[in-house]
Amino acid sequence: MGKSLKFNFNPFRKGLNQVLGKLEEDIMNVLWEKGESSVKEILESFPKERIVSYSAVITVTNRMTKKGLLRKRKEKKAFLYKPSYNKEQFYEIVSKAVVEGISGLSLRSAMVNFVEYMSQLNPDKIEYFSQLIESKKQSLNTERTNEK
Amino acid sequence: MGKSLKFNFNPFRKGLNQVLGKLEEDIMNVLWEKGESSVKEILESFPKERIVSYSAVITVTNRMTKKGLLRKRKEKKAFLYKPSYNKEQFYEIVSKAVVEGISGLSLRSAMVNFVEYMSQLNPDKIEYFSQLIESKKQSLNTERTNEK
DNA sequence: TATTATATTCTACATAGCGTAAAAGATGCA
DNA sequence: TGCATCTTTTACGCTATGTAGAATATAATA
Repeated sequence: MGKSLKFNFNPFRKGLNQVLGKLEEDIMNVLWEKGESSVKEILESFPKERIVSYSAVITVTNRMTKKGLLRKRKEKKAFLYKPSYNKEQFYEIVSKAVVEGISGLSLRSAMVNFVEYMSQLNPDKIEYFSQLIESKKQSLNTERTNEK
Repeated sequence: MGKSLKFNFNPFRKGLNQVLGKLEEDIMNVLWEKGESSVKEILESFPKERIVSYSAVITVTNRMTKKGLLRKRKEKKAFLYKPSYNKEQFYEIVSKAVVEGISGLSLRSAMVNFVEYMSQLNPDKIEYFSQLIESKKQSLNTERTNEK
């Protein structure tokens, strides 16, 4: 079994950096874009401003592998790394854990803040959400009706 | 201005421990229950099994004060500590930050997982939530109508 | 006031995650 | 065989958290 990916969530950072360190994030992004890559290739994909040593990248890719974020396999001389999850899957995993976590803390608060956030962001979002819920209600009712 | 309370969220822990360390959590709970207290009183409120030194508690209450979680004031010989926020306020602050954070990562995922979580937890929650949304839609429409 | 009890501050060590990199060791190809 | 390349090992920095001893301050009181 794959050890199910533990992480912390920092709501005050941006994007993937909410869940990953900065270097981890940069590496992840390269791997999602370029696909399976060697450390050398990862380094080459970094912008010239991004100065970091070969061994720093290796250390981090290995830590990420240990954490279950990456898989590595040997190809000739060097190891190739690839993400265990694609971007969508990863976001989904993070989202699920965080949403369940925060709902467990206070479902009421979570509800209120979701609605509040959406309505401030863009009133149209609410419509989408509203429909999501209605269809869920629908399917739940169907289930109930078909029971026994 | 109060420096606006930064924290990490660990979705794989329970309750307040998602946001606070274990000792921090224990201290917070004492202070919310007993109200403003000295370190001595905090220690006395711990169950006998909870063995921790006076100075450990002091160190942590001071760190919590620095972080903005507690206020301290001198009363005679000793300092008294009290929470900057009551339990409800604190949960609200955490909830808001986390909900906004995770929504920022992927609103769609967040919404889907939220609805999914609720419906598995208790289908009745959905009804309440649905109403929350409807009333929000309502008030948004009212605002729009009253504009200009 | 001098002593004693109590509280605080200072300092420090441990663990854990993340960033970073030098040094040493392994590997494969010319 | 020897060099170029890649990995492993080791280690230090920083931040957060738990923990506590030692030194210092403070207040009460004998």
